[in-house]
Amino acid sequence: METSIREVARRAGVSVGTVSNVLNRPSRVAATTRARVLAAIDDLGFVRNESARQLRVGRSQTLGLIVPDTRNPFFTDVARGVEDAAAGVGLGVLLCNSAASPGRERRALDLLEQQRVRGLLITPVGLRHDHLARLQGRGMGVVLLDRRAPHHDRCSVRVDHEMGGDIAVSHLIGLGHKRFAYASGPLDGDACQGRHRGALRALDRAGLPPESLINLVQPELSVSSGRNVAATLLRLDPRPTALFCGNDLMAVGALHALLRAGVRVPDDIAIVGYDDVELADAAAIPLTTVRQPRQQLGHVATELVIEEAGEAPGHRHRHVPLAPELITRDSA
Amino acid sequence: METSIREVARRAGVSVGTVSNVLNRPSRVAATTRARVLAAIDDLGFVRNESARQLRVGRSQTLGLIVPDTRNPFFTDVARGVEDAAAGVGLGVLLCNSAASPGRERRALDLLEQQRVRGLLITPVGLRHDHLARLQGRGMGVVLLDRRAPHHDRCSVRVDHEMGGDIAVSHLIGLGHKRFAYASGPLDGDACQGRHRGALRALDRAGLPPESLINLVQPELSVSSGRNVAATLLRLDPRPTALFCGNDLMAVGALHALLRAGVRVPDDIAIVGYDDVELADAAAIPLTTVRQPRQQLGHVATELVIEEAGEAPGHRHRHVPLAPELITRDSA
DNA sequence: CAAAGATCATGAATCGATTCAAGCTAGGCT
DNA sequence: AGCCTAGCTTGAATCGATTCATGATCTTTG
Repeated sequence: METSIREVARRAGVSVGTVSNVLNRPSRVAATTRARVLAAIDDLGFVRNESARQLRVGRSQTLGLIVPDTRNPFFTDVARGVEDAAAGVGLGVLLCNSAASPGRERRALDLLEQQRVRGLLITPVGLRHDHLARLQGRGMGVVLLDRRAPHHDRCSVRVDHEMGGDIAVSHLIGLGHKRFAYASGPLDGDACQGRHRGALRALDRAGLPPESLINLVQPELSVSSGRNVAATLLRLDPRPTALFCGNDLMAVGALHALLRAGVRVPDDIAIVGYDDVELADAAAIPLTTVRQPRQQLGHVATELVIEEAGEAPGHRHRHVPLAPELITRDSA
Repeated sequence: METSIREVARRAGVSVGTVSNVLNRPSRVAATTRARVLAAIDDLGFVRNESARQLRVGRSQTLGLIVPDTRNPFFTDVARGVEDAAAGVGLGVLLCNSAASPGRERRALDLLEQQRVRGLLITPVGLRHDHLARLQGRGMGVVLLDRRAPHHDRCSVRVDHEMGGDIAVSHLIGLGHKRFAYASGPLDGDACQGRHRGALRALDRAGLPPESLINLVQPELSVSSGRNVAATLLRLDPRPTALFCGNDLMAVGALHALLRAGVRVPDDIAIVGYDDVELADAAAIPLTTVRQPRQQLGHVATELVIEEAGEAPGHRHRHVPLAPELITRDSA
């Protein structure tokens, strides 16, 4: 049927055990024998059957990664970090897209479980926590991405949203602004609220009252929401002189709408975005924004999951917060 | 060790064959037995070992997808199309990133081959064609993405670049323009040259001479290249009144630089981009652009690879070109 | 020179799910 | 009663790589 280790052995005139040793512990095989086996492998075009190997050794050489949106640059960068870190220790990555649907998430999880992946990196969208606990019970490492584990029963890695809000508003304060607006997205996740708390913290530290920041909550983090924010801003009196946005899409929407209305940026209104997407640098006025260490997030999470899945004795679950960074361009 | 089909069988008081039947051909098992087995599966938290299954049946339930850049929205959308189409027929997708490096591509390929994936979808970056032919010889389906197979020995799916250039320039001609510029990217792939040919075809059909289109070749398809194009354009006399760009990044760079120089868009200069990235709609003047059917590309490619990998008798290799679409916004 | 190591090679047993020829049972038919 | 069929169930054989106790050969050493 398929060219197996057995035929390689026959062709090289050795036993299957020797062929296996050439593949896995080459140093235990005499040089001449090894050469003969390698030649046979080449002649026959033999490729090791990973299923058989996995069946025997009991676990796979892969990690599973489930993200809620493969098209979101945030997660593609995280995935990149995971891939690099995994490749560094000889592991592959099975990338699944839950598309923010609990049904697809569930199916992806089943798939990964059937494949016996060593560890799971996931941004859960509709998952009962006892389900994840069950997986951990079977020795599969589990790390939460961009979420914080509710108790200390699991590792998690997340960017520190509060710090992000803090550095953005601190920057604006440093430029001399006194009246601020915050364009928030939906309040369901912790991201927008955390940034809000950080913004207030920065004001407090500078001795400014909380009322100096107007909170404009929008139903979504989109360009058109940004345009709406601009419209609202134009009607305010006194008008804020600094705008901090929940993400770059909103910031760019607001920026372009303000420019069209004749507002000068950053002179009349300064703007800070969030995420540092490609868009930010391409805006009419290149956008000052907060960059999240996305690739690093994937990297750190991968190290944690490998530590947890391995038999590393002293593993303690922990939450790792990562620090975002201000990217200063022209808009503030 | 691991809860296997054997323990499920013991617990339900049936044979392993029956458990396997419940899993794979439920209709062959009496309803009461089936219920008993399912209960046992549930009690024990049994999850089928995919490696063992694969080893036995000889082939996996997955397709392999190798793209040169996981962060490029083009490929994330293609991947989305592949995932959806594959999920529709019960297949999983192993997504690999070659990062445009032949070494990584090679390693990804080995991984997929070891996993015995049923088919391979790939945008090759440094692959000898006989290598792919070898895979096909083993019964693995192979389909080229966004590339054209040089001979008729393989299936391929690609967006028709020539048509894209044609519809973009035809649109500009329809608006009454007579003097054009084409901002091309590097000429290594076929994409930018194809679009150029399409542009010339449109001119020819409208009875305009080829000299009415100035070709500005740039070293990369980036925002800053777009700014350079704008600078060049401003020095030209007579100045073209219509600009067609190799992609949206360039178009946006040019657009914003022109606006800043006081040029009115689309009145003084009309602009058409290419790709319809998120950016296009977010530009200061929302960008008219050419959208490639990216998800559909993945979908069609998946159907082809499944057809080729299955024992469908009448499979003929073919090249499928897909038609791009003009998205009209404000810039032209 | 004999004994003790050191170095390699061997091949049967094993992992867990699937398959399929063979066996069993209940019910229908003559 | 005897025979047949349809419907279920059984369990040994199988897929291919790994493992490890065992054996074979060669080297070193007292």
